[in-house]
Amino acid sequence: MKTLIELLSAEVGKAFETAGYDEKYGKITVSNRPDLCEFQCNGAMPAAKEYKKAPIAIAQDVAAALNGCACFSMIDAVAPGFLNLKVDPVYLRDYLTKMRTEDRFGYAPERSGERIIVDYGGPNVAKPLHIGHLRAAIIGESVKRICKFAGNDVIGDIHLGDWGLQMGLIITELKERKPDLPYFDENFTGDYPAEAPFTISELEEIYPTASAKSKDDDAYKEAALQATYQLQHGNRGYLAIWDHIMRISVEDLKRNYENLNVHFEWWKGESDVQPLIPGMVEDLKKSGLAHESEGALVVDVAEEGDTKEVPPCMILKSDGASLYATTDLATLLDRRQAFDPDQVIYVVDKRQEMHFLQVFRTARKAGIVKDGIRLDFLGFGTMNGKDGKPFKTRSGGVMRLETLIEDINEQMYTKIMENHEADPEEARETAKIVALSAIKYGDLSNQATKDYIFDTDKFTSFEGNTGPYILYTIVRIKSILTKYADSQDATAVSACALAGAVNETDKALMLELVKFHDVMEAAYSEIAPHRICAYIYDVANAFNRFYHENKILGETDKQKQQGWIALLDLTEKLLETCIDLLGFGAPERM
RNA sequence: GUGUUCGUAGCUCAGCUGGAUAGAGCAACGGCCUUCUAAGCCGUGGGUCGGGGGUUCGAAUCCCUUCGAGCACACCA
Repeated sequence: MKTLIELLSAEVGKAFETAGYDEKYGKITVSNRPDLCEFQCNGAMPAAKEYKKAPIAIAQDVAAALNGCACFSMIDAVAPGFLNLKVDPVYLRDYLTKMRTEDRFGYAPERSGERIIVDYGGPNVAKPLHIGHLRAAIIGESVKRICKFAGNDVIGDIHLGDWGLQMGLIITELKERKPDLPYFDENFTGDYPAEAPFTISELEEIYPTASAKSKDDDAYKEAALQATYQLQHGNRGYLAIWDHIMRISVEDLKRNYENLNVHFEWWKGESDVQPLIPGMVEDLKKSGLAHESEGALVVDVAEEGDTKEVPPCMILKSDGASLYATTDLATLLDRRQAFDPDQVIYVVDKRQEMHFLQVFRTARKAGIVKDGIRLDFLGFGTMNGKDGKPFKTRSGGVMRLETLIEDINEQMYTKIMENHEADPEEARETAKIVALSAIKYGDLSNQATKDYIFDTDKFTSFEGNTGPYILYTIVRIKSILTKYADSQDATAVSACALAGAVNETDKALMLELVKFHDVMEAAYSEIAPHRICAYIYDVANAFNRFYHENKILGETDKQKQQGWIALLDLTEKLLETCIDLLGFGAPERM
């Protein structure tokens, strides 16, 4: 369905035409002076230039032409040329009624039905997730859901780092510790054990140990490089170890992402695209795009009009090995073959912008991606501590994601138990749900591209513009709706019909709800989840104000009461839809 | 050095495709619970939107310049 702004703009546009002006000046916007009006049209002022006429005169002409229009209850032309408008309550009620019955509240984006891949994981296997992985997971999951909601076929790909030096390091360390394992016996031809020779916690300890050793032991480092080479060239025993690492690590990753309510459709990794590299490199050479430079194979991607120097994209190192860009290009090739996407969105640390610029240009030049594909880089900023510097543990180390989540769950649990006498088991469950909303809303309410301060005290504070505040509002509405249904029957809520606004507060809430389509469109086209956060905060505020001014269950005028119940029903559904798009849910009670 | 992002209330952030008096939250202060969850609501104080110039009827928003901060600049990922 059309947005309210579109419908009203069309009416005002017609009035401009009737009055003898171009209808393009009829665009209206939400008023920035709510004390004066609900919507405004500024078109008379630019029109004044074209028609060489006083803007106020034009506004008055249009106001006269609008007279009698059913959709406005107030039409006011004021100096210097604003057209101040209030929407008719019945018209507004009918619009909301339609929203309430239509799928997705009638949201119908122009761009829809496309195939989109969101690349938002990037963890390395065998290394625990740390807080550096948090933003990609949170933002990426939300972006994916927003794209799906807009009617697209969307794939979330974790894009594992599973083929690098860390594998060689682990193999080397394992060989030192347990040299008798069959994986290291070159003459072994039987089946390797099905059980891995390590647990996830051992694995998490092995990698940092090996990494540290390789830094001050050249022989060790050489062994790791050699092991990596052997693995990549089909050493049977090493591949068997690799399989173990992958299975154990992926299982652990799934559990961790599950805790964040983050799910990937694809669990592909760098290893999956290795077979595509030789052919791709060959094609790049044949087409003449790739050329040798200082011993390496590169593709020039500098373009006319670049304000900065864009270095060539390196495909092969001087020793012939592939690198980051090579794998990313092969991944694009793989994605084209497997899914033929119309758009790929990378949710990655913003410091990698140059890398992706090079990859995107190379991919387009070489025809690795199809013509017209959208390649979007959504670079996110750093998560800083309260001191404004990158977030660290007290001891200065990198904090594990699991630890962070546990800490916040615990804080939330303590607060719930302090605030209410609650059943400890239920409080645990509620704490998890509320904690997740605190973390995610805290992140998503900031613009993704900016750095932000990760302040646990603030996010768990329960007050102000936070996830818990949104959840609290939803819980309040649910509580009223449940009580109403209990007093009537199960279908009582959906049987209620919306009524026209009866006072300032319910009208204000209605006017918020009606913005839904514009907000979704902005969040989708700008790839900006924070738009949704800002919106639901406004909706929650409007609801809470309404809630305090009106006693819904105590209302004796049945028609009025049913109108309000219907309004709450719509508000609640809309808020739940929005938080689902942000990647969290609401409890029944809190 | 080149480029890039940013600079808005004491703190954390919105607003930036130009519109009327720049908004929230936290912190401070003052009200509101025998009545649908006070994790709430209402109110008070707090700003030359880093500085300067320009475009415009109109600039936090666009352009130039300057100061300050972060980040990136091919053989790591």
